Amino acid sequence: MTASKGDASVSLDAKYRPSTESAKATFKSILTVTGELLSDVGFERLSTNMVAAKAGLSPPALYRYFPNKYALLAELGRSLMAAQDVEVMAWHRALPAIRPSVEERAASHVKIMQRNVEITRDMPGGEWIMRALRSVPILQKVRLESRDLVEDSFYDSIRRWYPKPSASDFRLTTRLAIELSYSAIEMVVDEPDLDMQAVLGKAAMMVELYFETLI
Amino acid sequence: MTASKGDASVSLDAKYRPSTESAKATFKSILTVTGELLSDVGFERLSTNMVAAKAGLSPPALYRYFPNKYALLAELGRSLMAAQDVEVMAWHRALPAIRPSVEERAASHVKIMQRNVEITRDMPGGEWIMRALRSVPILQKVRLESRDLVEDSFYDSIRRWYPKPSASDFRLTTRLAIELSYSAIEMVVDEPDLDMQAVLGKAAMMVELYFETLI
DNA sequence: TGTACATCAGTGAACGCGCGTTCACTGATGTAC
DNA sequence: TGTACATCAGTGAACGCGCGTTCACTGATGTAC
Repeated sequence: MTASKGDASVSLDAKYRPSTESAKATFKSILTVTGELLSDVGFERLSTNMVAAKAGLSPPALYRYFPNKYALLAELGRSLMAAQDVEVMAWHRALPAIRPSVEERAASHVKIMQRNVEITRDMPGGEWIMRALRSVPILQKVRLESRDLVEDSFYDSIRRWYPKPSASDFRLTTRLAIELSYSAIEMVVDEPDLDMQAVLGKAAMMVELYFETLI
Repeated sequence: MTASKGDASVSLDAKYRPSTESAKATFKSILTVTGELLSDVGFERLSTNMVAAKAGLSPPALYRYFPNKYALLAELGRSLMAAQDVEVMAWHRALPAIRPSVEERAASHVKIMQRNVEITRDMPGGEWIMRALRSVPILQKVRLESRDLVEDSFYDSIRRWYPKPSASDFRLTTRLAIELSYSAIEMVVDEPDLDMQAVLGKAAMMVELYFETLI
């Protein structure tokens, strides 16, 4: 992955947190509108002026809350990642001490993937936010941070089921399992006509059948 | 997937094929430079003026060969997809009539994935071309066309090994298998520090173990 | 083999546009006494 | 409870810039006779 020039100079944090109720509504509507515009035009054609106009604001009003265009995308990205991470890590914590059967694990795996599909679908522009996290250089670290967090959590919570593989090998396995799970999730989000249960069920079985070989 | 506005009005074809040798070199160098710039700045900041300057040309020289910026990306995208498809489909044709063992299939699967990694790495900006194919609305159809082609070919060449599942179910399986394979390929291309053999080996095993359940 | 002409490759200079962003400001709301 | 003042939310108008793209052109190369 090659870093793009000048990344360091761009702040991605929201600049000013609104204090009054009406300002909070403005803040939220800027983000909602951004998500909607992502769905309409993709992030390449998204512009701050466009967002402000659709939110019924003048451009400087937007700059009151966000220092630049990327801060908007980063805020959406962080909130999508956070929403997913919360659910996924709660799922990890709830895993039993003793390893369930392949079928049981796959069923549980499907459930959490399905939940992630819902979360992504419910967020305006969710699929575009996912793409931006991969394709906009300065946003990549937002995604990587979330991924590292989830990987650590997953590793820690299922290592007890598979003590045999070496730490580094098992780490790679959990990493790949997560990457492929998200890939299946993105596939379902991108193509709503697909049979979600079938796709996620197959993906979960692939992963869990592999884990079965580690016993 | 939501289509972006105004897509139809943009032609993606290279406009003028060079005739003389020196013009062919110019044409090629425009594409090479575009790939290099993709690696440096990502496609969001890529501009036609930038490409022309880096190729040592004036902007109108670029427009002699490509009608617009997206035609550049599309040309690169098509050539990456074509290079991959050729290899993958040759692999399909070479598959034996009788189903090999899981291990044999996985080993063969790893080989073709590895070949795709090489192809992508050898093309300047390869990883960014892959991202652009997913993230730039008007390029998505380039990727989808290639994917459909590969799916049909894969389905046709391994259906004989797994006659039991229904056509629609088996189609979904081959589709997911391909999607996850590319996902593993992208993972390796994105992160060159990973142990490629290990990642691809695990991904192949996941897929092939699932196929094993279809017998 | 030399010349006349057609085609091709590429340039210099500029265009209008929308971008991200800022300045100086106004009116509304909240707070202290 | 009323007033004075501070803070907050948002505006109107504009900026410089680089973008994608085009126009009218020049010089180099290829071809016919």
